[in-house]
Amino acid sequence: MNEKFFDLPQEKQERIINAGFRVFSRNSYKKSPVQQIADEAGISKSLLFFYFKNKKELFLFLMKKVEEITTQALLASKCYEASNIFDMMYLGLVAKVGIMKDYPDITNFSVKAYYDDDPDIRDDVRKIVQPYTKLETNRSIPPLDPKDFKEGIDLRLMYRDMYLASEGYIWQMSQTSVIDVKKMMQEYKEMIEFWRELYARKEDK
Amino acid sequence: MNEKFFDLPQEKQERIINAGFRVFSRNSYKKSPVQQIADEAGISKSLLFFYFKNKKELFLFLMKKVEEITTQALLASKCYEASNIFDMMYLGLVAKVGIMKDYPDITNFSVKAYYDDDPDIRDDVRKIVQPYTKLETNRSIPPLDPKDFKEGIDLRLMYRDMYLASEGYIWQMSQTSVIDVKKMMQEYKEMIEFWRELYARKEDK
DNA sequence: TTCGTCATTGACCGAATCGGTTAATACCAT
DNA sequence: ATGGTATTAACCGATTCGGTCAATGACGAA
Repeated sequence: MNEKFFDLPQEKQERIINAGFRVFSRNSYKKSPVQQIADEAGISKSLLFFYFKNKKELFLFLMKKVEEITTQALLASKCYEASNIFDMMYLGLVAKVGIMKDYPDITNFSVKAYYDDDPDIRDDVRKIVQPYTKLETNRSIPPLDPKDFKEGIDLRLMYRDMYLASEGYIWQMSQTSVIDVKKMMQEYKEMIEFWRELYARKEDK
Repeated sequence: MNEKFFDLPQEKQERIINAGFRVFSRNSYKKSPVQQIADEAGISKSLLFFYFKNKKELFLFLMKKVEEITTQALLASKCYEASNIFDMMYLGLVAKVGIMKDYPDITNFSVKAYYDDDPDIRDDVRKIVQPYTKLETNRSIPPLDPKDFKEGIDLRLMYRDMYLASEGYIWQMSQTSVIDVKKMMQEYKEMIEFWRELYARKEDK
């Protein structure tokens, strides 16, 4: 790709990236017209082909961009440093919501890209995504210390409950065109505190 | 449309319907080729145009089919007759999973169709979907009697928790190509019993 | 076998759309 | 004006699209 792309003002870069996410998330790779991406980005198709030598290069660039954006946001959220599962989940989802505010179609794009089996891109997508899926720590249960929680609680099911509800949250958000971030955040915060009250062992010093 | 479609053997009808769900769920209306639907259904494009006079008629037929399938399955599941919220949610999701076993792409199809804003179909889709969204009872909280649940539980948040987790379940299922119905059902059953133990007031006669 | 009926298809059409190229233009500092 | 850079309109050959229609196949009645 043409390195001059990175010299563009940040706002223009993001406009192009978001247009790519949007168009590729609504159609398969093959059926996504470069023309439409250019239109939604407010530039000409020719210019897009000036920065990216062809459709495939643009697509794979967007794939790598997803990884970059998410890992960076999760790191910045400090969710991995949280002292308990509730704070960890909250910080994690706040980070994801923040991402979706800036890149509304990033979730649908990555899901779509992952399951696209077009021979033109399939292998390259696997190659990019592989290291990312290996550290998929969310689905499997993280190490939890029983003494942090009320007695008689099945920690496996507790975590599954919270994980699935969080997934449901993100899914709902990804389906609505206009995202009310403030409200979503507030509602999830409520949810977390509800769980904390429900599951966590009360501290008595 | 040609009424002879309904004279076809059930299996062939479903093959065509599923092919339609599948193709339309992977691309926008305009970018979904009728040819591909015919291929996946194992018939010729000409025959498809014999039963449905054009692409739009086929699409709108599928839209109505979604409504028919879901309302019928939910009614048959007797989830509305359940005596408590836990059984109700369980029966409701069992019904939805059953649908997805027969029509794996129905969820993605209906979501996609709902948000497609192609002027060719937009207005007709709204017209079909409108009465269906009005009785959207799941998102809003159903009437719950506090004396059925443990004290101190915020019933609003309790329901939101269960609703979101169920959504997360369905979303996960709709994303995986091969659906292990048995396992999914079993896991959700576990989840329900976990909630019942957690939320429901113990009966002492 | 022959005929007639009806389901089904291959071949075809004009129009539209695709990814990609290129020569020309707009813009701007000197 | 000049030169260089960012950006585009116009264009290309190839492909794909929705839709049509004459031809084919299957099959039972005669």
